[in-house]
Amino acid sequence: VQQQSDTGREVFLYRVHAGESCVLTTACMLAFEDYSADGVAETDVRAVAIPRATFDALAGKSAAFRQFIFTAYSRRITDLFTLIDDIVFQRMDVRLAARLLELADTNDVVHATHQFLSTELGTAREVISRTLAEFHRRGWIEQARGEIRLVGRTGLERLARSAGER
Amino acid sequence: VQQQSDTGREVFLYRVHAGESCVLTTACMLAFEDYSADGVAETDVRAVAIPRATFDALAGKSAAFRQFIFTAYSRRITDLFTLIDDIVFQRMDVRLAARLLELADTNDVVHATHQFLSTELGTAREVISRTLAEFHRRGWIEQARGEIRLVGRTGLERLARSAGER
DNA sequence: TTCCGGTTGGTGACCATGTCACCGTCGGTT
DNA sequence: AACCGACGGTGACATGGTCACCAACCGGAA
Repeated sequence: VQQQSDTGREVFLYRVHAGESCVLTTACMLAFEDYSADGVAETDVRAVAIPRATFDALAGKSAAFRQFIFTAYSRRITDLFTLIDDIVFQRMDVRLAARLLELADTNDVVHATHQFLSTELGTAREVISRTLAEFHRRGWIEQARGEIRLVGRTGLERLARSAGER
Repeated sequence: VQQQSDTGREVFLYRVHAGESCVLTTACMLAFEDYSADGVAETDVRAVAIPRATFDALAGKSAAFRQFIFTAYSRRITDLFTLIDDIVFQRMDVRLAARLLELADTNDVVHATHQFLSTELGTAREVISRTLAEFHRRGWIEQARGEIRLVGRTGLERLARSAGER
């Protein structure tokens, strides 16, 4: 789920994984509000929609259902706080390094375009290009079209862990 | 409720008004997680804390209580989305103009220090000082220690409404 | 009263990031 | 072969955050 600005820039908000509930939808339903954001399916998706009345009834009857909903909300809220914290206080290079480490497959390769990464971190493509160029100069990564090979994990890890200092 | 960085900068997250529930506390309780933020009381406060078990029981029994909790969560979540949207996409001058209009009392006077405003908008005091100086040059405000008099509401309103353009 | 320390606000220099306007390259399609 | 859209690179510039100061103001304490 992401949010789009009028200038075409995008911020990634959160991912809904298998077995999870999309909080934004739920939130709108419960508060009778409208809010517009974009949803992008990254895989094939099977989803279930339940009517408001069923939701209410279930919430009354089943403690497990309540637990499920409350936990979903809570986690999303703390995630959002962390996201805000990151956006406001963290340097881009640190955030990018962290994200690369997360996205790397077992061969230390990240399959992603600069455009994708910029949305993921809520920044502009150009910034990603520059930062990656810098990482390359430092010998931490190799780049090819649509993929990034991590060849110096230790450098990236040091940067990612350095949250706040320097 | 606000979040503090290691460098001392702060972002305002949300306000808890009379009759409302503090979502962060609730969230942590429900998800058995920890998250640290700062709470600042702006007035005298009387608050109620209820144990987890009572909360669970109430949520099962009372539809009204469920409604209350769900609504609180939902509103907070959409607010947070709006906040992220603002932080990422909106120019500071626009956000400041909007906030000044909100904070003004019936005599078009805002009682707030630059420091307070910077926290409120998640920016640095210097930025507020500069932006206010600019507003002053445009003849929109008069400044005194700890207070700002809006003398040109129309200019501020035009800027605040111009969200995104220019 | 005078002095002092804390708070508030102002400013210039510099760095990080976002924006704009390009361009070149690569791959797939027609 | 020609073309087009996606991808990536780059320089110039505007905005915003950081740092290092300084001056003015205010409320006590000496």
